[in-house]
Amino acid sequence: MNIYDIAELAGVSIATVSRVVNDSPMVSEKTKAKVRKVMQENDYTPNVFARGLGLNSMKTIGLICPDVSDAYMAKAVAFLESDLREYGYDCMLYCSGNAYEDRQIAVNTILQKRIDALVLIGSVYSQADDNSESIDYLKEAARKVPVFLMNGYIEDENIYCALCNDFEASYSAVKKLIDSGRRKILYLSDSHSFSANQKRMGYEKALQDSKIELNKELMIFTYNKIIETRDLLLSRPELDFDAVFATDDGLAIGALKYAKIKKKRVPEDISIIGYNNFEISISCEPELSTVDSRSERLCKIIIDSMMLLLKKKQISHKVYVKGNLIRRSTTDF
Amino acid sequence: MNIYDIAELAGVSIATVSRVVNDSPMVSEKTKAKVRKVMQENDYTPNVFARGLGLNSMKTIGLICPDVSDAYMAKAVAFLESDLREYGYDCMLYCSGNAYEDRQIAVNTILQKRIDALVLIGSVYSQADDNSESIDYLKEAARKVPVFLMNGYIEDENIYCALCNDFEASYSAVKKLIDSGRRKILYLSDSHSFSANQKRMGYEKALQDSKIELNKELMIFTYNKIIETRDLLLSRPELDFDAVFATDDGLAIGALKYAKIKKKRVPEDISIIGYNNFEISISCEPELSTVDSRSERLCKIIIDSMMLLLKKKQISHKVYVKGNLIRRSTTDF
DNA sequence: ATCCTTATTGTAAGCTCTTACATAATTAAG
DNA sequence: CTTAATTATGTAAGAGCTTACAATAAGGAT
Repeated sequence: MNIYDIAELAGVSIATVSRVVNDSPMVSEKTKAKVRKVMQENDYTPNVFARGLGLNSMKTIGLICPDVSDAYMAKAVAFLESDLREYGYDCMLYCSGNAYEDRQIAVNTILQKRIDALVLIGSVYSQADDNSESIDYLKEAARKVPVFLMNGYIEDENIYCALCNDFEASYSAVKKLIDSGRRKILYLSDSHSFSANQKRMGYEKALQDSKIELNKELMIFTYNKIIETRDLLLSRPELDFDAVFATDDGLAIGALKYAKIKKKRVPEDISIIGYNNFEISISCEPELSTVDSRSERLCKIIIDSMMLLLKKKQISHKVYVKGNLIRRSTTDF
Repeated sequence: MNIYDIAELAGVSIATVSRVVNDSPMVSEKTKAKVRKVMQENDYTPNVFARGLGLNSMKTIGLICPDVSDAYMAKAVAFLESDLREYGYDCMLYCSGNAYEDRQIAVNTILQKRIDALVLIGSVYSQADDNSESIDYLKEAARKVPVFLMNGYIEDENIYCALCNDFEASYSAVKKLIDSGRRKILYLSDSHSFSANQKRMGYEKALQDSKIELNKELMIFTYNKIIETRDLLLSRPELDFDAVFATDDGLAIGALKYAKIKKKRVPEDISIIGYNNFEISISCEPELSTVDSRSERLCKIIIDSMMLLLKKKQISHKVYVKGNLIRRSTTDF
C-alpha cells in the first residue's frame, strides 16, 4: 500500500495525497477529508525512507552518551527522549563509552543516519585530551547538523552548550566544608570530563582562597562507583581526611561505606558531599548531602533551543544553570 | 556527493559502486580497491534513506521500555544497545511509560520507522489488563517484524520471549524467609507486569505450601521507589510484619528506611529481600539480600536469537533463565 | 583460432516519496 | 458574462540507492 494506491482509491493525484500527508494548506478541506478517510481505511502510513529521501530528514535526533546505565545519563536520556517525542521526533541512542576515539566513532556513525540534530550527554571535551584536534570532529559535525552538549563546553558558536555552573557549585560546597572546620578534604572523581574539571577547579579555588595548601595525595581518581571507591580507600590507609567532596553520589557513598567499615562517624569524623542528587543519595544512611546538578533543567533548555534552531531561529549558544547544595545528614552545617 | 559522482570518478557504473558498498563478491578485487579509494578520498557515505528505500531496512532495532531512568531498564538498554552495535545495528529508543495505551502507541509509532526488529523491555502484558485484545497490537506487530520481550510473556510463537523464572526465584526466596522463622511477610510490588505477577504467585505459593494463610493486607502496591515506599509504610502503623519480600531493590530499601525510623533491627526484627541486584542494593546499610534477575544474560539471549532470526534461522521462542538469591546482610540465613 | 563457460560490469527499472511548474477550477470584480 | 486573480489539483522530474537481466570480457578446452 503506497501513495499511488491511495491516490487511486481516493480519485486524486499522488501530489494531492502527499500534500494531505504533510497537511499542506494548498488542499481543500473536502479533498483532505476524502483522502484521510481512504488512508485510515487502508491504514496507510507513508514510507519513512522515501519520505527521508525527499525531505532529507526522518525526524530523528541522535543521543550520544558514554553509558546509559549511569543514573545521571539515564535520567537525561529519559527526559530528552520523552520531550522530543512530544515534538514528533524519535531518538537514536548511542552509548559511546568514555574513550575519545569511541566518541568520535559514535558521532560519525550516528551522523550517517542523517539525524536532524545531535545531543552529546556529559563527558565531552576533557581537559585531559586537550589537543585542539581532539574536538575537530565535533566542530565538523556541527557544520552538518546542530550539535548540543549537555554539560560539555566547546568554544565554537555552532556548538550549543547547556551546563551546570559546576565550578561555582563546587566552590561553594567545598567552602562550606572548610567553614565548618574541615581542613583535609578528599576530592573524589571518576571522570575527566569538562564538568569534572570544573568541579576540580572549584575545589582547588576554595582551598586556595582559604589558604589551605593543595594536597595532591587527597585528589583521587576512581573508576566506577560504590564498591571500587570503598575498596580504593581501604587500600590507602595512609590517607588522612576529615571530609569528602565527590563528583558523583556513587563515589560519595563509596566513601560512606569506607567510613562505616573504619568506624568513623559521619558527619562528625568525616563530612561528605556528593554530586547530582539522584535517588541513590537518599538510599544510604545517613542520607547524603549533595549538589543538585539540575539535569532536567538542562534537558529542557536543550530541547527548547533545538526546536527554535530547527525553525531557523537564533538562539544563544552557551547557557548556564545554577547548581544547588542539598543539605542532608552527611554534613554538619 | 552521491553514487553517480563516485561512479564517474572511479570510471565504473553505479551498479559496481553499489556492489562495492555492499561488499558483493561479484566485483573483482582490483575494482573494489579502486572504488574504495575514490570513496575514501571524497569521504562518501551512502545515503541511508535511499538505501533504506532499496533494501527496505535501515539496520535499526526498536527498543521500547517504560522508563530508561529505572536502573533495571537502563542497564538492559545499555547492554542491548552496545551489543547490537557490534552487529552493525543502531537503536531507536522509545520510553513508553507504563500505561497499556501508551505502550500500544509506542509500538505503532516505532513500527512506522520500519525497524528491523523490536524489543520490549519489561512490563509487557500485565495480568491486570488481561483481556485478550490488549495484546493484539503486539501480535499484529509480530507479523510485520520480529518482536522480542524481555521479561514479558505472550503465548504466540511469533513473539520471542526471554524471561527470568521469577516464579521459582520468588518462591524459593520467600521459602527461605519462612524457613528462617518468619510468618508475617510483607509483599511489596510497584508493577503489574508479567514478571511482577510471577513474583506474586511465587510468594503466594510459598506461603500456601507452608500452610501460612495469605493476608491481603500484607500485599502492598507502591508507586516509585525508596521514599514513597518508606512513607507508605509509615502511614500504615497497623501493619505487622517480620519480613519483607520486594519485587525491586528500591522498594526493599524503602522498607529498610522504614525499619530504621521505627528502630527495628534488620535482619533481627525485620528480614528483607529485594530483587534485581543492582548497584543500589549495596549502597544501603546493611547491604541488601536480593534476587539477581540476570538481566545481562537475558539481553544476550535476545540479541543472539535476533541475529539468528534475521538470518532466517529457526530459534526457540520462549527461553528461561534462572534467578539467583544473593545473601547479604538484610537476612539472617 | 573457435566456442563455451564463467567472472565481471553495465543498463535500466524499480523503491516511494516531494515539489516546481503547469493546468484546471473557482471566485471576484467589472 | 467576461476576464483576472486566486485557489486547488495534476504532471513529471527528481531524491540516491538496489538488483534483475543483459552485455561484455576473460579464460579454457579443443
